[in-house]
Amino acid sequence: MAEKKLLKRETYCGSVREEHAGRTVTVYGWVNNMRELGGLTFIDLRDREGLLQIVVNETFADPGLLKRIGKETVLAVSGQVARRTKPNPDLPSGQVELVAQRIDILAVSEVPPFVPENRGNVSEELRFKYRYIDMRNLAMQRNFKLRSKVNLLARNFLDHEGFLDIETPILTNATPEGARDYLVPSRIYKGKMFALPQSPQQFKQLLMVAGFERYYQITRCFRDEDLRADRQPEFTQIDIEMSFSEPDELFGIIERLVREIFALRGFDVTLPFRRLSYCDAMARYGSDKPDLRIPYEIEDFTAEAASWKSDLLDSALAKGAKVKGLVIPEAGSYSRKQLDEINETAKKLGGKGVIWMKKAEDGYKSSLKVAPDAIATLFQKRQIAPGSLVLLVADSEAPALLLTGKLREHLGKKFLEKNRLEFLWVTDFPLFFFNEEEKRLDSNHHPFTAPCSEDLHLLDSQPLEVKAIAYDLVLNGIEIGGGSKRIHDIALQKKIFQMLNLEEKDIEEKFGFFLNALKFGAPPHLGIALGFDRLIMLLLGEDSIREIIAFPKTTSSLCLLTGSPSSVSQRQLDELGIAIKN
RNA sequence: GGGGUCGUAGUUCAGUUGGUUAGAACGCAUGCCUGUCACGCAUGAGGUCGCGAGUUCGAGUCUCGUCGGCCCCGCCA
Repeated sequence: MAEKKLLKRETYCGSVREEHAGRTVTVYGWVNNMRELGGLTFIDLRDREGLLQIVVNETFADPGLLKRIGKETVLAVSGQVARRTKPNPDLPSGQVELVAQRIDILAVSEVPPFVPENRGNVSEELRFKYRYIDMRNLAMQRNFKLRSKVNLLARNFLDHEGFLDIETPILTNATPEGARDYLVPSRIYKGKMFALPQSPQQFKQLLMVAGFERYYQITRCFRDEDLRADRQPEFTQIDIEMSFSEPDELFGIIERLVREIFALRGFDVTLPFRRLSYCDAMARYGSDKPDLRIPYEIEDFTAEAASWKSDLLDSALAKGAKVKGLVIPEAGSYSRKQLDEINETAKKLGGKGVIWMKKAEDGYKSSLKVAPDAIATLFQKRQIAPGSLVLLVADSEAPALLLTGKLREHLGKKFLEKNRLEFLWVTDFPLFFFNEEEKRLDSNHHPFTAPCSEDLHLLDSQPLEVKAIAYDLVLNGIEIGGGSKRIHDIALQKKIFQMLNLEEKDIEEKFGFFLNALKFGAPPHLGIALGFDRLIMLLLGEDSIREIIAFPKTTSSLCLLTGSPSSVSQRQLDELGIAIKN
């Protein structure tokens, strides 16, 4: 059979408008729905741009053809565009319709397990298995179109700023620090492994040593850790590195980039973004990625608490506890049951519980045995609105702040407006934290992060007090980026490795090539990586990163479409010199 | 690794105290219908109650295990 050539498409279904009226066009698409009214049939034909109503009336030569058409059948339809006598205002193409003169069935479809239009009412499990049907949905098509646009915008923007797109290896070395690696066995060197990059960190730093000065890459990263609504084992980041610069300049570039990205959906992002040191973020929000849309902050009640004559609090205070609290607007009316639930939540979050205080109709009430007068005084002195709920947590400072911070986010959900954007730079992270499990220092960011120069003298005496030149970009409580100024001095880099308790042998084996590069004129440099998927998710107001990744994995790291990961043949294993245990 | 929650027709769900033949809506099939756009009307087909074991005279329902989806904690330099 001779190959039948397709006609050139002049217009998409979803793009047909009044100006096409009278013209003869050919469109291609999938049958979204069909309505048969006896001698008259309507077909909603769908392509990536939208729907177009096709009319099949008595002028159509082959009505028997309709019997072979069902949902998701792929058609080519030629005919004349006509103005509708009764337009459909719900459809962008609703002023017109296409009167079919010729219909070709290009592909048939079995009855689909669900129709794209109805994806919102179908389990995610089924949508993943038939992801290609799921993505026919016009909202999904919009998501991926926007994702593509953002990608292009970022490239153009960064190119314009003098950044070069340079690719780095996907097959690279396992890293001793950080997340679990995905390993790839080497066939030629049996027993040795490549690892997929958790980020191109060392390569981009080497590109700075190589003198490119400004690098970017929109690239895949891999981390073998458990998944969440905003976490996938492979994800994309906009990776950026630049030489001879300071954070202020980088912040400016990122802010303008983010502003342009959000303008694609009509957001007017005000610059510059707010900045908060890690210390302040923890003190005020109990989180290093606070959602600033929530209208209340953590307050310190330690001084007042000392005067309440509560045995419970007094014994805690004697041990050096702090009393941290929240004043939550409009929560004073919570029922006893709701307050008990908050207490349960606090316990689930790892706390001992919370104390609540409120003003009821018959006076001040509290879950703590304390004189009502004391509460009244507190409400007056702090000018707490009568409808508010006061929640208190007594514990050592750090855990008290963490718990209060979690409660702040948990109880603040009703204040979250989807179309409000609160960007925030969190800066001055501690360089190290103490790894309780392994009883050693660990990098907060990564071991290439530069300490603040004014804290250098504390490295030996009080390493936990040393601040790093490290920063995170936070949007509405979600970390969308992070970076740091890097160490470009070999002596300092060696010292940091040693402080992290890395064996001399490991340093040499894992980072020898990198330390070597620092010997040959490494310029001062800094960088950042933006989580591309999270950015798109927030841009689109989606709640899950899976909505904007074409073929995502489930929360247990499976691909329901392809069935990966899967077994491999004995021959493949033999070639790699690998034996599977059990 | 831990906690929560869900799994019944193609889909979304209901299913009483453990009790006869497991229901509804949508979808699907067939027929009728010339202005529908959630078309309408009529008729019909469609079930390994995720899987396995146990308790019981009897299990969709109770117990244990297991597989899978989602959310959270840990983890994510």
